[in-house]
Amino acid sequence: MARKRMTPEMMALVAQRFRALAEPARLQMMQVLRGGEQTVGELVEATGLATANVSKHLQLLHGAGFVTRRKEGLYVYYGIAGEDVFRLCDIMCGRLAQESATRRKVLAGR
Amino acid sequence: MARKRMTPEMMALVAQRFRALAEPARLQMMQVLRGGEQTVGELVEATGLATANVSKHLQLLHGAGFVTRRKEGLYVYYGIAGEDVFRLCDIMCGRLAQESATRRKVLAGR
DNA sequence: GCATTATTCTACTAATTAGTTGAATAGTTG
DNA sequence: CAACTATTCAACTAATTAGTAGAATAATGC
Repeated sequence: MARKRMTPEMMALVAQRFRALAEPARLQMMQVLRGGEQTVGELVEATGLATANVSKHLQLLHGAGFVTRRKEGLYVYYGIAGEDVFRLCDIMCGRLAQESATRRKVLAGR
Repeated sequence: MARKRMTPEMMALVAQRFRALAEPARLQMMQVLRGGEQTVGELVEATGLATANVSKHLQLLHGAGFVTRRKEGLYVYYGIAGEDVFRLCDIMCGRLAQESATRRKVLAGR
């Protein structure tokens, strides 16, 4: 499954999703959200980013389906939509770790 | 593992890797490479992209560790570096499929 | 209604980068 | 070495988007 030819439209969508994660600020926010739902204001405080900026990143992440949105009175709570996001990050981290290990080996003379 | 706090530097690296996959042209090239090693010229033919453009994308992918590079005489062969790249794509595709299924359900009136 | 707080919207600037063109480099063959 | 082919480099243009500032909207309490 998902093994056969991908249509250009599908590929564009996949690329768009990867792009949503291709930003340190958004990864940082996702990491904060890993601790549980947060309001925009809490995310602002946790990340040190400007409010409007956080809001914009959240909309992008929500549009890409990576975060959930729940309005409660005056506050809007955002949360992680599906744990597989972290599988993505873990694979990337694994690749990086493997690379730096190889690099160390090379530097060590073989 | 890879569960604890990520440093900003680490996050920047991860973001950079995601960005390398955040381009339909590069995903297309990766898909072609799935069929086995290809020269730059073969990739140009397979994708319809301009030579210099393909070369540039390949350098970016190689810099991000997603493709291998092997020079043989006049030709340079590029290949996939590690199958886990496709796990990344499969997770993304899975998410997309799940979403469009949900969307269908919603449109169906519930 | 009015004041207050949380979030989003709009318009702008600055930075990044995909794609193109033409020149430069590296390897091959005669 | 000269002619040829494959790939890469350098410089440029156009498009995308992160970040910011200020106005606008939405919900709450007086």
